[in-house]
This record gives sequence, C-alpha cells and structure tokens, in this order.
Amino acid sequence: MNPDAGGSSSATPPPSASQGAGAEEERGGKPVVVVLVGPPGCGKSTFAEAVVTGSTAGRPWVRICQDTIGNGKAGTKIQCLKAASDALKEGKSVLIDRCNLEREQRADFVKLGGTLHVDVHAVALDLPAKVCISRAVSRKGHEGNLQGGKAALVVNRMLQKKETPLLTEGFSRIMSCNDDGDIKKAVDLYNALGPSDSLPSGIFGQKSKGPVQVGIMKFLKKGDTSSVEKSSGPNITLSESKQGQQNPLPKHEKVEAGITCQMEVEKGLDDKKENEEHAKESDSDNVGSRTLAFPSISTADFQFDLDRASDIIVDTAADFLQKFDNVRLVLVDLSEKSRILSLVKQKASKKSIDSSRFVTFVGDITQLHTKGGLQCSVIANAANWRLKPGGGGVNAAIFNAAGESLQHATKKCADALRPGTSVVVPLPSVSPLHQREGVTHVIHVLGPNMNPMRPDYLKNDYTKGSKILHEAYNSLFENFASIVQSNMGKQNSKSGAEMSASGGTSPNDTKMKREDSHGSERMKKHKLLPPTMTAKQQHECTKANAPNYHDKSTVSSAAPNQAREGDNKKSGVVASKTWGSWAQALYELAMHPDKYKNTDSILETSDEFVVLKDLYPKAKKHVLVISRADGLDSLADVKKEHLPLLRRMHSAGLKWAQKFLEEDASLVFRLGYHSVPSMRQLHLHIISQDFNSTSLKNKKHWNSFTTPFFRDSVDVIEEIEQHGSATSSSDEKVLAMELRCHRCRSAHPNIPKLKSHISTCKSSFPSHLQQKNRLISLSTTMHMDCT
DNA sequence: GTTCTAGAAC
DNA sequence: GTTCTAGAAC
Repeated sequence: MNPDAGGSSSATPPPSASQGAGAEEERGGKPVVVVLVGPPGCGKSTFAEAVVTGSTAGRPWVRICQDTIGNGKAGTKIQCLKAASDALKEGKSVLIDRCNLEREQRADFVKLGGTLHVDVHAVALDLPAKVCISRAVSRKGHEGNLQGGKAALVVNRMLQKKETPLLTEGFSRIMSCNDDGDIKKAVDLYNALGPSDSLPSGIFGQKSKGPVQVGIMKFLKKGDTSSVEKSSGPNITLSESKQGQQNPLPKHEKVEAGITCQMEVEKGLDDKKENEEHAKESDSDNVGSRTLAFPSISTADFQFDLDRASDIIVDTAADFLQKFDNVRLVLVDLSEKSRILSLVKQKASKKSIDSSRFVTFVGDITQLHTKGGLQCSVIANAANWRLKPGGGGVNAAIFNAAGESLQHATKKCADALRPGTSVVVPLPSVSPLHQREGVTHVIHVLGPNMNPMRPDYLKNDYTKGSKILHEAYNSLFENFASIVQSNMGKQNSKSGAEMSASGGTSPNDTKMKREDSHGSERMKKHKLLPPTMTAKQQHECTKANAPNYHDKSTVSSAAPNQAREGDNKKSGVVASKTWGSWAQALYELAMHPDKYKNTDSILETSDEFVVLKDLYPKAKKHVLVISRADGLDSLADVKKEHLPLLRRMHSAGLKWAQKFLEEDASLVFRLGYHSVPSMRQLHLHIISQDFNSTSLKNKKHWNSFTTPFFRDSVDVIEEIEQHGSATSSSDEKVLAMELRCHRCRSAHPNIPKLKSHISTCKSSFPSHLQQKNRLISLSTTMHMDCT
C-alpha cells in the first residue's frame, strides 16, 4: 500500500466503477467489447450480424470484421483495433469478428477495453470441429475467401492452437456456446442488452470435459486432513479396516509383506459367495475406485531395458504415493516368472514403499476382478500412438476385452498420443470390461520405444528414453489421481466446496471451480494430447480435401512446429521430429491406399509402395513413390535392411520416368529424396528437370530440388550399401541459398527471373549429374535397355 | 510506380 | 498448405 498513490490526484484515472459510470452517463451508455473466439465456420459473422441487426434494447453495436475491414477486403488487426477504439469512444459496443483463438491474438482487444474502461467479454463459439469444418468447406463467397477444401486444413490447424479464454486474460465475462442453441441464447442475451445494462461477470456455459486437475493437491495431498482421511499405511491391521475408508486394501486382497499378490493366493475367491461379499465390501470402502492397475510400460514390444524401467516404476510410484494418500497402485504382468515384476518388487521393498499401496500382481489385466479378485476401477493400457486396437500384448487384450465401446470412447477423448503422455478414457457402462470387471476408466499411456521396428525409435538413447518413461508414468499417475479426485468430489460435495473456498481469492465457488476445470482442459491440451494435428482431425481433413496427399517441398511452415517442440521440451517429451498436420497426408495414404484408390492421382499401388502424382507438381512431370513401411519416415530412418525396398522404389520410379519419356521424349528426370522431408513417410521424387510449373513458387521449392538437399536415389542406395545409413544428407540451410540455374549454374535475383532463364537455358547439365545414371533421359533409358 | 518476398493470417 | 499485404527492392 502506497499512501502517495492513494492520496494523489487522478493523474492516471483508475478504472473505478464511479468514474466509469460518470463517463457512461456522458455518453448515454455503457459500451462493451465482445471478443468472438472461434475458428472459421463456427458462425462468428452470423453471430455478430445477428447481434448488430437484432438489438431490441437500443444498444448501438458495431461489428468489427477483419475479413472486410480493408474497404470490403481483409484488413489487419491494427485496423480492427482502430475501428474498435473509434466505435467505443463514440459509445458504441463492438463485436470483434475475427478468430481470436490464441491468447496473444485477442490480448490487444482486451487491453483496449482496459484502456477505455469498458468491460471485455469473450464469446467462445465452441462448436465441434467437424461442424466448423463442414460449414467452412461448404460455404460460398466467404468474406475472407476461406472456403472449400483448404478450409478444413485451416480449421484444423487453428483449432490445434486454440487457447480457451480465461478470466485472467482480462475478460470480465466468458461465455461458451457449444451448439446452435447456445449461440441463439447468447444472441438473444446481447440483443436484449440495453445501453446501460451490463451482464454478470464470470464464466458461463462451459462444458466440463474432463476430470478436474487443478486443486487436486489441495484435495489429496498429505497434510490436508480436512477433506481426506489419512491412510494408516502398512501398520494398520486388517480388522481395523472394517470401516473401509482408512485401509486402502480390503481384506480379501491378501497382500503379503512380499507385496506380490498372486492369482493362486486368490483362488478361494472363485467361490461365488465370497466374491459377492468381496464386491460388496469393495463398494462400501470404495478401494477399487482408488486403485490403478497398470502394465509395465515400454518393456514388452518397445524393448525398454527392464532394469532401467523397474527403477523408473519404483521411483515414480514412490513419488506419487508420497504425494497422494488413499490411492493404490498395482503393477500387473501375466507371467509368474515376470522379470519386471520381480525387479520392481525387489526395488520397492528396498525403498520401503508402503506395501499395501504399491503391489505387484500376476494375472491378466483384463480379468483382475473375475479371475484375480482385485477391484481396480482404473486400468492403464500400454497403447500405441494412434490409440488403435490390435498389435498384440496388453493393448490388444484390453481393446478386445473392452469391446468396441472403448474404441469409440477413446476417439472422443483423443486421437493420438505422444511418447511420454497419457489420456483418460471413461469406459462406457456397456463395455464388458466395465460390467464384468468394474473398470470405469482406461488410461492409455505411450512410453518410449527402443524397438527399431516400431515408430519413434529412440536408437537406444536411454537418456531420452528414461526421461520419456518417467513422463509416461507421471502422466499416468496424475491422470489416475484426477479420476480419484473427481470421484471423491462426486461423493463428497462438501469437500468440493472446501476446495473452492480454499481457493480464497475467488468471489464465488462456481467461478473458481469453472476456472479450475478450465485450467485442466488447457493442461490436457498441452500435456496430454499430441501437439500436432490429431489423427481424427487429419482424417477429417483428408476426407474434406481428398486427395490431399501432396508433397510439400518446402519447410516454410516449420515455425509452428518448432514452437511446439519447445513446449515438448518443457514438458519433458522429446521428439526427434514433429510432423505438422499436412505432413501426415502421405502417411495416411501409405497406410490406407484403398481409401484413395478411386482418385486419379494414384498411379500404382503395391504392398511396398504407392506411386502418385504430386498434387503440387514442381515440374511438368512430378510423381512420388511412397514407401508403405510404417515407421520409415525419412532418409534418417533408413537402414541396410531397407535396401531391397529402396531398390524396388527406385525401379518403380524408373519405370514411370520411362513411361513419361514415351509421351514426351524431351524430358529429363531425376530420382531422389529430400534430405529433410516436409512430409512424413519415406518418399522418392521422380521429377522432370524442366521445372516448368506454376506450383514452383519460391526459393525453397527451387533449392529443394537443385541443391545437395536433393539426394539422388542412386547415391542414397550406394551410401547405405557402404555405410549402413544415408550419412551425407544436407541440412535445411541450403534451402536459403541463392538461386542458381540447375544447368548452367548462373545466379538469378528472383524466382521469376530464374524461371524465365530456365525456360530457355540449353546448357548441358553439370557433369556430376551426368554420371551414375543420376539423370534419366531417353538416351540413358535406351542405353539401359541395351544393357 | 511496379515487382517480389517474407511473414501474418486464415 | 494458400492467400493477402506491407514494405523492400528495383
């Protein structure tokens, strides 16, 4: 408290209510800034128009639309700010009709409101992505010229970056509309808003999408005994647990000091009566709902070192159990001889972990209740990155046991996972796993992969691998804790109120809780979901844009990726390469060529590769031979074992070059790979050397085909034969090099001049290219035919 | 004044 | 990815 500040005259007028009111009276109203938040196709403009034209209460409204602000054409944010400022000064309320999905994009409008002492509202049009996409795709004559197939891409990309508006940004009111009904209600609300009326502050209409995570420490952490009864740990006797709440284990789950609970021990539970009794007791003390059963992550198919893995399991479990009382972890493996179980058991006992709250269990994770007598409401799945069933092991077993409903539920929650993250999927009650085993939640976890045959292979880098495995378990346990907390919140509304009240600064509980859940959503977005476009989004994008499997020969859009990589590093997830949304198209095609077989872009399909015309050809003839091997994304992944594949891809490329030469004998082809491809899934370019194409537009396009960035297929094959890998790939710096003719090597100041030059340059190709069949022309193919 | 590019925005 | 535009380059 600075007495000077309090006593000083209003050199800088504080945004006090009285001052604001005085100004309003002068202007005869109380303007407001309404920042619309939503992707293209969400109906922002319709909303704004409806408010502007439908106002029944006399409030003057101005729609500030960035798509039309420049004399009917798209303008800048600055123009919008200026227009908004002018309107507000005239006492008019404004609707900011631009996407405003990211905090930074809307910050200036919030600031403007602050400067002019008017309330700033956010209206988030949170319609389902597919609704926005389909609207954006099908609309005609859009002011911002965003329609058709590209709209899908744009919407998807924008939604990835979406940051839910927060009160802490400076909004006095945030309203979420989740469907057209909500939107109508919001329009009605603003239409009925008189010039001097104001709307209540706070957050309205937000759907709670997941378990609340913020505040969980307060709720479960040791030391906060107000809402959680402390576990008494291993010293409690079984009889004392009759009241249930205190002992995390029911008496039927006989946990030895050795902490391994084997199925044999539980055989007696097959007795129906006892089972019923068990179930009853479990229900009453609810231990099942506080138990997580999990398989060892990454140690099966992903071949993670068992010794290291067991250390990490014990470490993360110990940390977790120290932080949270009243929860139980069960490490499950099928075999009695399981080495990971025995290692974990050993290390856990050395570390003196509470053996009643961390147990190892031999059995089938999908039959813990019926066969093992264990009640575990939450089970973890060692998932694959696409969250798809199959593949064998625990993943296949869980998806099989849970039935289709798990697949559907999973799709609703997430589309893909990055190594080191997990996602909670509430298991529908129709699922056999729910009905039979009492599993209410499955948490999919993706760990690090040390298997060269699987995606995201870490090449035995255990520094990275261990970090990711740590992350994976931490993420799993945190998500588990959030489920427990959410359950307890449901059971005990008093505790929930305590949690909110203990938030302290919030004027009302509802607001606080909503903000919390909101924070949790953000956390979920940043931490749990993959930073790149989700598989579902990709799918929808592909559907909307098919065929969308063009090759992107530039890296011009790498910036957002890099930013996201930064985020990953922060959260401990280290990715070798982040593939953007469009970068997935070839992968999608390679995995499911049948889906696209009716497009004329696909020239040939085999078990090993797909040949297709590049959607944005950089020359008269430009096709791609795409490998269909999962996990083989670029030259960096190529090993000796892939040589036969590379040779066959080369042959396929040659065949197509020859076919094109039959049509146009003047062409010359080069076959090669980009050192650093923009799209995942290894693909070989077959490109004619005329570079006569309107799609070749910039320096990066040009340099990606005419500098050492382009790696001739023959050289790649030779290099792998000799060294086992493609070592001499050049980096992306060469893409910024000066523009030189690929024939005479003359330099040119810009793309148009260069293109003009190459259209007439008749120089022979550099001698280096004329060797080893790097160039394919009629003469070379004739020669090849002879030999 | 016109052309071109880089970067923002979609 | 494409479109658009401000400002650099000519």
